[in-house]
Amino acid sequence: MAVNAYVPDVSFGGTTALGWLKWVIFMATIRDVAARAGVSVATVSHVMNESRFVTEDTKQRVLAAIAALNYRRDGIARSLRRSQTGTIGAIIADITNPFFSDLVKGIEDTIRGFPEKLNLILCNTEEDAERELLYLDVLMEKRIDGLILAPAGGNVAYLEALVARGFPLVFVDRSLSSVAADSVLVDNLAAATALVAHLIARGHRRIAVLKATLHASSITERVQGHAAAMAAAGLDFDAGMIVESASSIDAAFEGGRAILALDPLPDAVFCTNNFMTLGMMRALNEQGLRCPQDMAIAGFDDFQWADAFRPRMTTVAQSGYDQGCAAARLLRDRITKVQTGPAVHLVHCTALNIRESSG
Amino acid sequence: MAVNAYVPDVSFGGTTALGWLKWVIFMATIRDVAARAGVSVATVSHVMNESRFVTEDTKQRVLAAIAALNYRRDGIARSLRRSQTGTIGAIIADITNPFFSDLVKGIEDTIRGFPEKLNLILCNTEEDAERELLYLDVLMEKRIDGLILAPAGGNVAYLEALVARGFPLVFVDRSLSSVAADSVLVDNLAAATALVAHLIARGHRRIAVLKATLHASSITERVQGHAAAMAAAGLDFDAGMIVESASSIDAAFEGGRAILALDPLPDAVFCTNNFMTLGMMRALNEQGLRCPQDMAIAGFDDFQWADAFRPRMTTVAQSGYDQGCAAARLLRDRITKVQTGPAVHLVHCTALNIRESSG
DNA sequence: TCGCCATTGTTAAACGATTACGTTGAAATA
DNA sequence: TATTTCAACGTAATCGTTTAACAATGGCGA
Repeated sequence: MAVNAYVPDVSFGGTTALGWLKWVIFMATIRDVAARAGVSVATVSHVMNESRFVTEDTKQRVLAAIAALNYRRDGIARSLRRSQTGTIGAIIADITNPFFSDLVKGIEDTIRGFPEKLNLILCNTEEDAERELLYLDVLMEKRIDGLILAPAGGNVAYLEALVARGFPLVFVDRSLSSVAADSVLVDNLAAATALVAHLIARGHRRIAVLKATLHASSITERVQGHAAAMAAAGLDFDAGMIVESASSIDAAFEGGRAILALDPLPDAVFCTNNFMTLGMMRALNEQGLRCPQDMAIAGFDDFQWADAFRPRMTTVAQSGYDQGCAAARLLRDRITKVQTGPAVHLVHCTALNIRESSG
Repeated sequence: MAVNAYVPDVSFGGTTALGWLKWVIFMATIRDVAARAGVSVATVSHVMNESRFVTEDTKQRVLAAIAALNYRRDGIARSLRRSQTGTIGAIIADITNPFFSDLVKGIEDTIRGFPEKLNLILCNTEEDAERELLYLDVLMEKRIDGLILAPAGGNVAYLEALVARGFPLVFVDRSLSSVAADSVLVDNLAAATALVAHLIARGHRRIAVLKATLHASSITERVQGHAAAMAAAGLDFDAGMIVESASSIDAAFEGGRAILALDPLPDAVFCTNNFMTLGMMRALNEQGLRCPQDMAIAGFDDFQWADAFRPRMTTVAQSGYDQGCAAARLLRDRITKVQTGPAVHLVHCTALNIRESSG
């Protein structure tokens, strides 16, 4: 089980890397096909696109030539001519987060079913607005037909200009209020409020929040849900009980430690996403504290493997997959101009899964 | 930076949806920039690509024009001309599987660092060779510069032709022996052998296998590892103790049930990937059996959240992230022709995590 | 003054498809 | 017979870049 010692022999030979493919790979063009079939390029194109009647005989000759030459049409040239690429982008926070990988799966499964034969370019921002801007720029250069975006926040003007110009854009997981794009979201405020209310109903009073430091509307709404539930129950809490961390398990682990260092100790923690929940649990384990006996935990986002967990976690579940499907459909409708009206906002439902961890 | 108010003087009148973008979104071309800057298109191009010296003064005029027109060069036209798209494909089994989402993250993080500014088109085959072929075709049409592939098996001739023509291809997770492409893998046989040997050392004798029905070399090697360890210990097992299921948690749950219906009951189960492990655990829970007291479990692939599991799982851990990074580097070296020699095979190391579930 | 060179800039030919418009020959019609 | 019509297909412009080849300009030495 050797660790790989890969050392490329960097002898560049002065040649540029550009365009070398065509020297190595012989690619037949539409002209080659036309020549072989004894027809014009137009006819070949029409056969491939079924865009004009062609006699059965000629069609067969063309198809034979295509097969013989192993011809694949050049999608780049095609895109240039048609100003349409058949490619959409998805800019999300982190593919490693099960919510987003479910979402992406949903997008993929859905676009596969479309006759348009769309493809998906994937980008992870890791919640970095600058990186988002970088990706936006390169995706625009690549002339994508549309974009599904979980905005990191911060590129509002850019996005406003985009939708003002009619570019197909769909928000997922969060949205930017000033950008009039379609969105598919859940009611984070209501769901979080219900979850925290449940903790309160179980007798917990000092309820801390482990919050991912995102400028995302989804997270802020969840924190607001906590406040709303506390207020509704007439409970006070100080700002010190809201602990922030970056959106990763490791960072959340540190955040969890900070919560466990609070004095007096909270008796419950609301985690604003699944990374937070996992980090919190890790901190609990580290200190040898038991959940829910020593501290109750409830979090946003369920786990696919929830039943393999001990303790079983009380969570708000949302289907990333379904949201991905919906987003893909919305986007398709914008791209094909089936839908041209004002922005459509889809609110998917959530489920409150009450299990052991909330006590 | 005024957003250009481009009002097309064209009544829409029943036009096709194709190419509609250009009517809605005004996109400045390099010609517009050249006109505004009072230079030729060549100069603009040279400024953007820094491909020839241009006086500071002209350069500034060009840059000003670019900014004023909010010009973004058309990557499609650029790709056509340079026969190079700056896009690579990743065809994997299932982005929902943490191993693959880690892998994709690794790829992404790595290509972001390259000066070539590559992008990633993501495709899930769900282990379906037909779907793989479909994706291969469309990616080739899109003229991707290279491909990272976890082959579903079955498209051997296609792939052979590809690498024979010099197309940059890197296998991950599994490989096809007859296709001479680079690969980054782990030593599945050795790792699985060690894992099953560990189970044997813990006193288990009847060790079943919950196997994902894949034509993937990785899985068959893992099953061979089981056989090797059993043989080395002088233990017999019949084929009935190898239960197959599709590679999803739900399917593995059914497979787990089948294992629990075996008579006599095995005293341990080796699960060939993380979906299998989760399905097996679910089946165990359903029957009210405890792990490891009633049945020991050990599986391939660790979990990022392993410490939040109860029982803590004994696993073979491999880093999908690192493998993704390595694959991206290999592919880049092939694309840029830094590496032109025979296929490079990287074997990444694995770790045997002995925890509670193996008894 | 002339040639020569180094600098900058321009012109126009690719790249490979799509598609508006033109052509051809035969059948139908006047 | 002359004209129209139609089916079937071909011609060539076009999409927006890159880049080889060429042109203009000015400086400079002989």
